[in-house]
Amino acid sequence: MDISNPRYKNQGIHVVCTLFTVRDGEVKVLLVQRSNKPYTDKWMLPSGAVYNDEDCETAMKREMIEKTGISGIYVEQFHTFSDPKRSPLMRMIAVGYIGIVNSENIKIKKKTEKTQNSEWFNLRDVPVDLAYDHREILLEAIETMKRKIMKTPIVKSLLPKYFTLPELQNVYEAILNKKFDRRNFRKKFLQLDLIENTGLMADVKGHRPANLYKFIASNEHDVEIF
Amino acid sequence: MDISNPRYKNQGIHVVCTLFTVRDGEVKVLLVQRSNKPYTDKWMLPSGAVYNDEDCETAMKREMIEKTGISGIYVEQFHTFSDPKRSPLMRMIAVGYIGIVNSENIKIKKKTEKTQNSEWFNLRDVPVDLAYDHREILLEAIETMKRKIMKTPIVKSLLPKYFTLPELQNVYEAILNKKFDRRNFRKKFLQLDLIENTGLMADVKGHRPANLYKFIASNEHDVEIF
DNA sequence: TATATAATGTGTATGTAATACACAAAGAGC
DNA sequence: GCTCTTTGTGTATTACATACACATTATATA
Repeated sequence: MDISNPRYKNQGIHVVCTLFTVRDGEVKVLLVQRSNKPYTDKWMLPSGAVYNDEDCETAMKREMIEKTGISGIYVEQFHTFSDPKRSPLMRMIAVGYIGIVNSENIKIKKKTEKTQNSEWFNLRDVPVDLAYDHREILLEAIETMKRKIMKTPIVKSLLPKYFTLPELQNVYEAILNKKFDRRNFRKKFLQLDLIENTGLMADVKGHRPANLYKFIASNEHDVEIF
Repeated sequence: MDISNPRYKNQGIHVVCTLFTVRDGEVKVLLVQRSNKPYTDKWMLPSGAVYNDEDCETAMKREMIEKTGISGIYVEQFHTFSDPKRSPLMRMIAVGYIGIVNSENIKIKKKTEKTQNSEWFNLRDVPVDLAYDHREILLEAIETMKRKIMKTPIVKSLLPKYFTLPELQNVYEAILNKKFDRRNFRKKFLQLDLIENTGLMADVKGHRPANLYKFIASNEHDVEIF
């Protein structure tokens, strides 16, 4: 590649992460609010430039730590966005990732060098005018997540170590926006041999406590779930 | 993005296409042989740089025409490769596409500005030392293609307008490297309502001729096939 | 302490799709 | 007209998906 040719020069590479969590039976996505131009004050998906000496997944994880303080998330690349007009300043492609995390014990950074705020948004509360093409990216990420959750046990990254079957079912219902019959859900999930009953009981008040389950450690391969 | 920062400068964006076809019951992939450094004389997947003013899919199609003469192929993005060491000269990411084409009536360019040869390779005959990380890209492309062919009717791009059910079955068997029972294959495929019998007969000698089918025009949506 | 409340846990019957399997029919060549 | 080669077809069995209702466990309160 002849880098003296101006048609190739100064192309930027960004990574962008759509990080999902489920709380109170609702799917949420993490957005940050910009401080700088362009799109000052607009909300966006956490994203940032990739350095010359790192791969995109490394950049993604570094960026998430810098902008949100979140580390150790499960991420998966899903699509690269390359419309030459997607950024107003210069040519900039974005390698898109979906991430999924258990947000219970996570504190997110509110303010960083380039952001003035960060927040978990219910999907229906996401502002329509996200910065750049992030609305389009978010919509594709949601579709990808729905497909993923049906084909692979990624919910593992979303749940605490011990969880109840009703909690598990709530996660599926929230992400797929669809109800399941309790008996059929349990039957199907248990026969996948992904989780096992710990014998422990959830600590709740006011009604019958549920059994606590955990994922079976050995099982790392993909399984068709729904 | 501060482009005066040397950590961002001069990053290149490439597209790379793994183009599949099926002939004589064998899956084949299109490779081109390099003329220039680095990797002089090595075989590689057709690939090239993305201009500042085009998106990756456009670049992909332009590149395929320039390097192979093939136009109008069905392509789909599957993964972006970004190891900073994947190219020895400079930082260069590659946006990977799979393509699928009916190669029957296609003439491929043998020699171009940067290539000295091009050829359809049976998968088992692909040289082990492809240029760059193209072996890795090819392996991922094969996996993606297997998944795709089971979930979407992309074989449509691979077959002539009229085809027989045995031909269709051969394509699936070649790509998935797996045999199907004829009766069950036909039953399953026909009940998807993707193809219809034209009433015409294939023109063969020496045995019973097969019925010719065609894809039903209306049906453009994805369907789970296997 | 008896009763109401709110959630969890469980089994069976029915329909639908996947699989396994064998023989007749069509055309070409001799 | 006999052989060869490949196409075309139906049924029985099994596994999986779906639909559906009542008893159990704990807390709260009357």
